[in-house]
Amino acid sequence: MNHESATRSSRNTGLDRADVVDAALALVESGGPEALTMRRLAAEIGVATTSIYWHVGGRDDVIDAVIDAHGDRLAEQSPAGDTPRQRLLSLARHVLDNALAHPEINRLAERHGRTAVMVNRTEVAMARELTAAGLSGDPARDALRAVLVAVGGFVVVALRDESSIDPERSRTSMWARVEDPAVDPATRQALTRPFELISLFDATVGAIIDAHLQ
Amino acid sequence: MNHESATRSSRNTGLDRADVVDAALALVESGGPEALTMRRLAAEIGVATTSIYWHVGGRDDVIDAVIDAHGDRLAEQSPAGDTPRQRLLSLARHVLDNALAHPEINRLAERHGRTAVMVNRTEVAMARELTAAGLSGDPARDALRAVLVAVGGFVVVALRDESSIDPERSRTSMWARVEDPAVDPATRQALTRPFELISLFDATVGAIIDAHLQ
DNA sequence: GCTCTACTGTAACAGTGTCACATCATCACC
DNA sequence: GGTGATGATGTGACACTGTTACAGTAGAGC
Repeated sequence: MNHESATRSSRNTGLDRADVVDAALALVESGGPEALTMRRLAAEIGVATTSIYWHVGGRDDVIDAVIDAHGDRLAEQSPAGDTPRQRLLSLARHVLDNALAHPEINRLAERHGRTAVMVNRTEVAMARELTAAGLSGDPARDALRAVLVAVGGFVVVALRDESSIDPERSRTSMWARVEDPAVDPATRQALTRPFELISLFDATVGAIIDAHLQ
Repeated sequence: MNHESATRSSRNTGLDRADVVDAALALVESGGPEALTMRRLAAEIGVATTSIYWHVGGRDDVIDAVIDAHGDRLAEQSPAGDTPRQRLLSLARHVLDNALAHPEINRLAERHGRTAVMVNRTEVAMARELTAAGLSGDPARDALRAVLVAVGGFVVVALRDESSIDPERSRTSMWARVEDPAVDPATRQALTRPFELISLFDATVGAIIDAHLQ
């Protein structure tokens, strides 16, 4: 739709695509996905709304660009550990840590079904580790997909905004009212308390990795 | 906010809370979450927009009611199988099948972070099976949470609308352009093909259950 | 000078959720 | 019967949203 590729834009009085993306990133990070409106974005940069349409496109294009940019930052983190298993788990943890550190941007990606795009590069890094572990072909693909799906599940849980949910129906408090004789009282009691996200993440993703690496 | 509880509403000329929920459910099911607007909903029932505000509240309240109602339908399905493991997996499959059968409502719940509310009753059914399997307390809670998180991840993937994503960046097609010597070619090739959702679901969730039941 | 292109701004369109307010219908009570 | 009270409904507006048709401007190339 736009140009900025061929002519190098010798004039270029103002407004680069990168400026728009940076401003959009800041807007989302501070005010959540809802804060990213075209008018507000334009006002933040100090430009007319239509200029954004010219330079990067509609709202969806802006969002895609924001997610791409954030995916780049995510890809910069390199895996830690000596064994492929450790390094795989480390990459998975990067994704979760990233979601906890930048919840609003992850929420934005979630809402637009773009989480897969965001972790594109991490996906490749994981494939490298699977190759190093001696896994290839369909089994490698299944292992990669299984790990990413589980990570996605944890990210969703990590981003869940309990404060926006009626306290009477929050995940933990609902268990305070359950009185089922077929459910162990100690279990019921445990379910009224929140669980340890990180340790359950490590255990679960670790188990999935192990199941595929034998 | 509204009443309808104390007086039994002897008059009750028209418009019940249930009518609103039914119409909203139909609207979402046929046109997706975006189709659920207050004006359209009111027009569908043949009533003024503000009447909905009187009977059930704002849009968020309508959505909560829709998700609650759908959660009831989900809870009607009873688990199949002889062992706790089979029955747990069966319950998990119900959630996935439900997402595939009613994608739009699940999308709605997803978008509002209400998936946990929707599976409330299924959660209790799972707790029963864990008790039957001899698990209790914190270990039972962790097992339940791990299973639900993984199921949530699969639901997200199942609901992902690939058609709305730039084909150049879809999950599979991006792998056609990856040329990393550290990634096995057979693996790269396998990743250009979609994976079998159901069988990977059974394998992954099964592995998580096994990890907790020893 | 001119024209052509790249860009910017104005103003509008068609929607959205929400609410203050006036109105209607039906009941309880005098 | 008349009179309020109360539940329910409809009117119309406000402040937003994404998007686009269109008019205008600045600078490069000729």
